[in-house]
Amino acid sequence: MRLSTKGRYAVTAMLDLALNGKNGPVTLAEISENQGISLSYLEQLFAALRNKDLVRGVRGPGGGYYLGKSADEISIANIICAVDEWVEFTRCGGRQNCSGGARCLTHTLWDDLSSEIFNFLANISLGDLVRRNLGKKEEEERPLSVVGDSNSQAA
Amino acid sequence: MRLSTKGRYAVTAMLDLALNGKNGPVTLAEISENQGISLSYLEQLFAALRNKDLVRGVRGPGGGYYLGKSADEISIANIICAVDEWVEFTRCGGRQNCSGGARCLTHTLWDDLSSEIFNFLANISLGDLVRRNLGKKEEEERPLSVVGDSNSQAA
DNA sequence: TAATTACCAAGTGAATTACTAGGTAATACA
DNA sequence: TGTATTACCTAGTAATTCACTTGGTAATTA
Repeated sequence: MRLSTKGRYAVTAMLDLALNGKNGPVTLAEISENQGISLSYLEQLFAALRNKDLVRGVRGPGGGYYLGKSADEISIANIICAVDEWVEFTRCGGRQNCSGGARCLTHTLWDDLSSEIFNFLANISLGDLVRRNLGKKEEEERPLSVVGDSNSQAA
Repeated sequence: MRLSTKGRYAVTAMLDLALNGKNGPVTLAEISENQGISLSYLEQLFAALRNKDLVRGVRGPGGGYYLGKSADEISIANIICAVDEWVEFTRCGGRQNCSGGARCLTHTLWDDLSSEIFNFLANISLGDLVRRNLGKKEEEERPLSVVGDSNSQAA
């Protein structure tokens, strides 16, 4: 699975939409302001999100974007797939002449990893993130319990 | 964690080295031939691997590359970190002015994912892959049991 | 001394990223 | 009806990365 900053931008923008879209549509100009992403780049991202029905645009004054479905029905994987396409790590579908060699071994490895990442992201919805944020606001400034092991440089 | 084709090339090359390096050093020319990677690109990758002591070069006729340590001591994460650098998904180390907003929420998400991927790859060694290959060779042409759920397009 | 190998530096076309510029189309409101 | 506001669309661009090519130098073997 492709994991680029582009996908991160899209997730961030969608989360902004989920958090601020309770009382009407959110304009790209607002998201641009909030998240520091250029308006035109957002337009491109949202064109892709619209194609997958993850958002719904409303034109004219007072317009903007709504989520295309409920936040609980939108997984992070959905969002990333929409903007990044789903690039297969391996290109031989097992059929090629690389069986048994180092090449196909890494193919299997990458397939497994790809599933791992996908499952992780498919099991987290926008709704989950929103609730995580509410929890954070409730406990005021106290930090969330985060993953303990820092994965800094394996030197 | 950065997951590019570059890292995949490196893993593939290292695996080739582990599989064929039993009876002496393996030349980059051989790996280039086996894996279809250009010689000079391999040289660049191996310069990075050498810096992390993952491989050891021997010059002159009959020279080539050895693994820098035993295959069991080299994790896939080690290899990828060597050639891809470890790019943090988040840039604010938690300290920035994005706490509570959509931006920091996705930061936490990406940190978690990063750990997930790292742990997956850190728990697989080159030795594991080699043994997986031997197992494959033993059962001749019968395919390995692979991950069941295909993660093809979430449409 | 010559061949072979690692090792090193610079440059390149293609792709991607994040962005700018410059539009058109639909809608709300005066 | 006209104007502002928003989404929507197309093209182009500087910076970066990828995978590679070119053209070397350094160490070792025979």
